Parts: sequence; C-alpha cells; structure tokens
Amino acid sequence: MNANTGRELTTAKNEVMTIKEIARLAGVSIGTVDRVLHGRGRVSAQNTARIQALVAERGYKANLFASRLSAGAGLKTIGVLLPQTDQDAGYWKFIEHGMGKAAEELEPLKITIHLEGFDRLSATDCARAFGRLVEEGCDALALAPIHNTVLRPLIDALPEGFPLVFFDTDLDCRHLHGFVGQDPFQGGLLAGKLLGMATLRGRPLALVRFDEDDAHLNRRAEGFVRSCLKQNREVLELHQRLGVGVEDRRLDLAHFVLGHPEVAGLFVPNANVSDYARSGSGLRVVGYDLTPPNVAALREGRIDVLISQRPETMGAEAIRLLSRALLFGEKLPANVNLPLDVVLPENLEGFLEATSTGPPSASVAL
Amino acid sequence: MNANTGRELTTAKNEVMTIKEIARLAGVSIGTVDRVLHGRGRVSAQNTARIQALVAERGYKANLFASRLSAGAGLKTIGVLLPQTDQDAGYWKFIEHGMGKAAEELEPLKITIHLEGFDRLSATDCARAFGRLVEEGCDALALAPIHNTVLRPLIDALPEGFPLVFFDTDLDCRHLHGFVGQDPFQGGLLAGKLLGMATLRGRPLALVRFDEDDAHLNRRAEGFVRSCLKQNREVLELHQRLGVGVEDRRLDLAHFVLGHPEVAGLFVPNANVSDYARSGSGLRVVGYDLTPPNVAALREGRIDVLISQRPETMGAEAIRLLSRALLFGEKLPANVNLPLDVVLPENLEGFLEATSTGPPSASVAL
DNA sequence: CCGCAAAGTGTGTGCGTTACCGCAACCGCG
DNA sequence: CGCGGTTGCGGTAACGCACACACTTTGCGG
Repeated sequence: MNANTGRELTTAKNEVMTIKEIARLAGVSIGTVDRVLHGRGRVSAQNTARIQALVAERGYKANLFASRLSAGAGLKTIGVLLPQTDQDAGYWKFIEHGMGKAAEELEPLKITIHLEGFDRLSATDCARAFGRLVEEGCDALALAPIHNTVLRPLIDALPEGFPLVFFDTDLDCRHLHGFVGQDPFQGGLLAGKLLGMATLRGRPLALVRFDEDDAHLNRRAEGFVRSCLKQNREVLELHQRLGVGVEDRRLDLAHFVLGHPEVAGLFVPNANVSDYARSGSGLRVVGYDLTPPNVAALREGRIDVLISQRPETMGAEAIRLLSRALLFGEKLPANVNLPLDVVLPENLEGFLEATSTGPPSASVAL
Repeated sequence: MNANTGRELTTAKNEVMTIKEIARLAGVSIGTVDRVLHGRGRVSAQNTARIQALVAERGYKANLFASRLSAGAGLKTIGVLLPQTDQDAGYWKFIEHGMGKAAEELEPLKITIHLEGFDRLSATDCARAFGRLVEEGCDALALAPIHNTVLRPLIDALPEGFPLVFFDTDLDCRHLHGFVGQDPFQGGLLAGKLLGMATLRGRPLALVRFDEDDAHLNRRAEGFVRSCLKQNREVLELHQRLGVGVEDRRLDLAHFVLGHPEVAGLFVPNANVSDYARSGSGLRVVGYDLTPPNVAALREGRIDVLISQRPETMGAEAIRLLSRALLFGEKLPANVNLPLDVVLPENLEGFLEATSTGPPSASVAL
C-alpha cells in the first residue's frame, strides 16, 4: 500500500467549535461570547479575557453559513475603481470582463460588485469617482491606482483593516493591501530575449519611447535595454510624440527604418504595437497586450510575439482576493504575481478561449 | 456622465424567493414544497405541478447558506484519482498541490478532498483505486483517465448526473463531464515555431520519439512535424527506447548529433527534456513542463524554452469546477482549456511564484 | 433607604432549509 | 364495521449566528 493511497487534503477537525460550546466552556451565555467576538463591549474584563483565550486555544471560527444566513440580507458590496472601458484600446474592458465573471460566480454568495469608471486623463475625475464609491458604502475596494498623488490621501483616510486591493499598478501606501499584476522590468527583459532569439546576433534592436510619464512603460523599456546590453547589442530609440495618429506613426517608422537599415527588431512597450506592425520590412516586432488590432496583426504575421498580462485574470483575481477577505476573513496582503504570457499565433487560441478569468493564484467561488 | 459610471456587475434581483413565499403562493406548507424540490414524492400531482411552475416562474433558488447550514454535517467530499505523485518527474505532485490550494480555500465551505493514488503503469491498480474511491461515497469525482479501457465501464456505471471532471487527458464517454487540460497538437505546433525562430532558416530540426503508446505525446509530435512542414524544414527523429537511463540517452544524443551535424534544434515532447539539454553542442532545445531538473537546465541556459501546462492550475480548476457543481448546482460540462505557456528564463519566476492555482477560466472561491 | 442609571449578562427570535413526526382522510380486507 | 396501512399534507425542531431586548447586579446621588 503506497503512501499515496486514501489521503485527505484537508486536516479535518472533527470537533467543530460553536459559539454555544465556547460559552459553555467559559461558563457564560452565548450573548456574552457574541459581544466579545464582535467587540461591542459591555463585558467584564475577566470574561473578555477568558473568552478570547478560549477562542484562540480551541480555534473557534464562526460558521460561514450560519453567519451569512443570519446577517439578514447579508449582501456585501465590492467597489471597483478603474478607467473608462473605452480607453487604452479596450484593456480595461478585459479587466472588467474578468471581474464580471468572478461576480457571476459570487452571486450565490451574495456578493455584488459596484463599478465606478473615470477618465484616465483626469486625476480629479478619478478622485470624484473614488468619492462616489466610498459614499456607496462598499465593504471592500479594488482599484487601479493610476493617479497615485490624488488617491494616496484618500486611501489613507480609509479605516484601518479595510479590505483593499490594487490591480495593474501597485501603490506604496501605509494601508495593508493586496496587489494583482505583473513585473514590468522582467517583461522588458523578456521582450529583449525574444527579439534576440528571432534575429541575427549582433544586429541592433530598436525601442519605441513614448513621451508619456508612465512608470510602467519606463520599467519595461529599462528591462529591454538591459537585455540588449547582456546580448551586446546596440539599442536605438524611436521617439514618439503623444496624440499622434496611426498614419504619422507609420511614416515615422518608415523613416526610421530607412535611416537604420541594420536594425533587426522592434519592441513597442505597450498596446499600441499594432500601429508599428511591419508592412514590408523584415523587422521583427514584439509588443504588449491582446487587443483586437494586435491579435489581428499577430494572426496575419505582422507582429511576431505579444506579451500579455492576462487582464481578465487580473480582474477576476482582484475580486477573488477581496471576496475571500470578506467571506473568510482572509487577511491581506496577499499578492498575485501574474505571469508574463508569451503569445504567438500557435498558442493564441488558448489565451483567447481561456476566458482567462482563471488565476495564476488561489480561491472559491469563491 | 459617462456610461461607465456607477454600474452593477450583477443583475440584483431585489425580490428573493424563499421556500416560504413559494409555499404561500401555492397555498401549501413549506414541507410540501420541500418534498417537491427534492423529489421525495408523497405530493399530489396537481400540487407538484403548481409548485414546479411557481418555482420556475419566480426563479426560486435555494439560499446556499440556509441550505448548507441546515444540512447537519453538510460535509461534501470530492474524490480524486491520479497517479502516484512520485511518478512522471513530479508532474502529478504539482497537480496535487494545486488541488490542495483549492481545498484550503474550500475548507470554510465544508468541502473535503479525498485522494486515491495508483501506479501509473498498472491499469488494474487504477481500477482498484477507483473502486476504493466509489466505496468512500464521494459526492463528486475528479480523475486523470489515463487507463481509459479499464475506466470507461466503471465510469459509465456512475449514476446519471454525477458531477465528474477529467483532467490532463480527456475521455470520450457517455457521461456528461467537465475537462481541464491542454491541446497537445497545438503544443507541438508551438514548439516547431519556437525552434524555427531560434534557428537559421532551412536547417533541419529533430524530434525525440518515445516508444510509449501515449496519445498525448503522439499528438504533440504530429503538431511539431506539421510546423516543420509549413517551414519547409526537414524533420529527423531520434528514437528512444523506454526505460533507458540518462547516460544512455546522452550517448544516443551525442551519437545522433555527430551523425547529423546540420540539425539546428531539438524538440522533446515530454518532461524528460532535461536529459537532452545541451552540453556542448549548439543545438537549440525545446521541451515540456517545469519540473525541477528542467527548471534548473533552463536557468543554466541548457534548455531554451519550456512549454508548461500549468499543472497546479489544472488541479485547482478541476476542484473548482466540481465545487461549483456541488455548491451551486452549476451544470457540467464546463471545460477549461489551459493555455500553452511559453517559459523562458526571463519569465520563469512568474510561473514559479504564481503558485499557479489560478485558473484561466471561471469561478469563486469558490 | 430609595430611585435610577449604567454595567454586565441571559433569553429569545429570526434567517431559509431540511428532516422528521404525526394528523387526517381514504383505502381495502376480514 | 373496525382495523391496519397508505397517501397527502402541516407542523416544527434543529442548524449556528447576530441582534434586540429584558433582566440582574452594582454604584452613586438625593
């Protein structure tokens, strides 16, 4: 009989503690225990101490079902703050979709999601949306802290222990929180490596630089440059003004290629990569995100590799993290480090089908 | 005010139907409604009809919390059948780990997992383990149907509607079931493409063929050959006997390389790829699975790319699918198509950290 | 010494479902 | 007609927790 036969994956505690049992052991009534558990005072110091000791010692945990049943409507709300879904080439729409999937799963558990969108270009609009969210009286918050300077004081004003999760971008604040996202530097490294594999040794590589002051983008670029250094390759930069149309970008690219015929590969560190997809040149192209135009270009062979951050997974995981915190009192921080997905035409379908709400890391329907 | 402001992701039904309400509307007692709902008979035909109509019409759904609370012990068990975790280079151990993660999340929901391991090389042992599992009286089953001929009749003997999920390999049977796994043919295509990117055009590629009669492996090999055809490359095959040690494999490889100096890349369609990692030759190597020796070889640059099937996600998803079926009565089939992960040293960490229980597809912590 | 408040504690009810008990009406048989 | 058995149904006690309320004890001022 091998060691793998007939095992349980969870240590079944055959003795489940109930409030009644704790009360019996402490020699008080369940009312008193209840008051201690919920910290509503009006209990003598010694009883408080004894009950707390018993709870810790016997590992009492409230029965989730009884608890949620008795809590009347018991409806919990998760507030979500993210840019309008038509911005950033639909990137946020994917995230929202993942959240919707998670929300469906959570419906039987009486958890609702309340979305507030803001204009990505307006910090004040972001702050206003945050205000609306707080007024709603959410029980937990998930947000993309893009406008960190406006948001930080607002976040710091939240009550301590308030369940909070950031996604896409992390934010350093004094509040304990979870994070769901990707390592941008590593993504740049990866892009460099992929272009290195696909081009002849020694040929220089190019990088598109956007004027935007986006920390994420810059870290990706840094990673890319580092990778080129490791490969002893020259890096050329194609500077790109903001707010320029596709036509201009193509012209700029064509001009750049003419001026640097030796360049063998191009890295576009964001979702705009389809604007730089090759038309005639032999330039290898690597970019970010599975937006519709990018997917089309990948299928047509005008982009070689896309790095995906699995936005639906991101949305779903953020919601899952918070639900577990709400339902089971699971404590944050609990981060989810999303993998850097390498997408080629050959494995594209798996990423598209995968409704990709799935996570790279843990929860139930929770 | 934009369309993205203040939306709910779930359609909140403000009027929640309870058994009591249904009973009132039908002019009977809740006991009668309960009997109809659970099909325990002893209810007149017209009452049965009326109640069923009301339930359908008003969209009554049992309150999960009340239901599980009253169900006394209420403990549900998911049975899992998989090979012993020390076989296949620890591949199954990863799956088990993912299941353990999911089990942890599910503990508060009173769902337990019961594991039965079998010897991968013995079909009869597999059948015996299945028997033990059924005797245990599980409420749902997750299994890796490797020995399909022995298992099919046993599976067909399960009661109709029994929650059933296959993982790793799918099995065609008359039972409705879910599946969690990867497309092997597409994986072979991907391997071909990656080797194509990393090697000079026109140079031939090689494929290791194992004697084993494994449908999964063969499909991967087929995909690889197809990819080479598309690239107009010759494919050479390195036949490998089963049960041969690492030393012999290395010798065989060295011999092969000497005999075919023009070969530029090697595809090993399973987790044994570290045995073929390059020592001195310039052969590019692509293989499968993030086993410890493979990960080490990838880090050392002796393997170029690993394709991962994210076994922990597989395990976790299988469990999640079943929990949702058990808890919410979600109906199967519900498949999870796992993406083909492309792993290079640059994005390796994301896959290792990611505890990867996360899914590529949907549900709660459930 | 009474009244009154506050502190400390227990009791009770409700949440929705399930399981079980038992009543009433009807059946057929001796 | 009386009796046991069946069918159809209502009633109700858990399940464990949360909350409201009522009760007892203490302390203090009048």
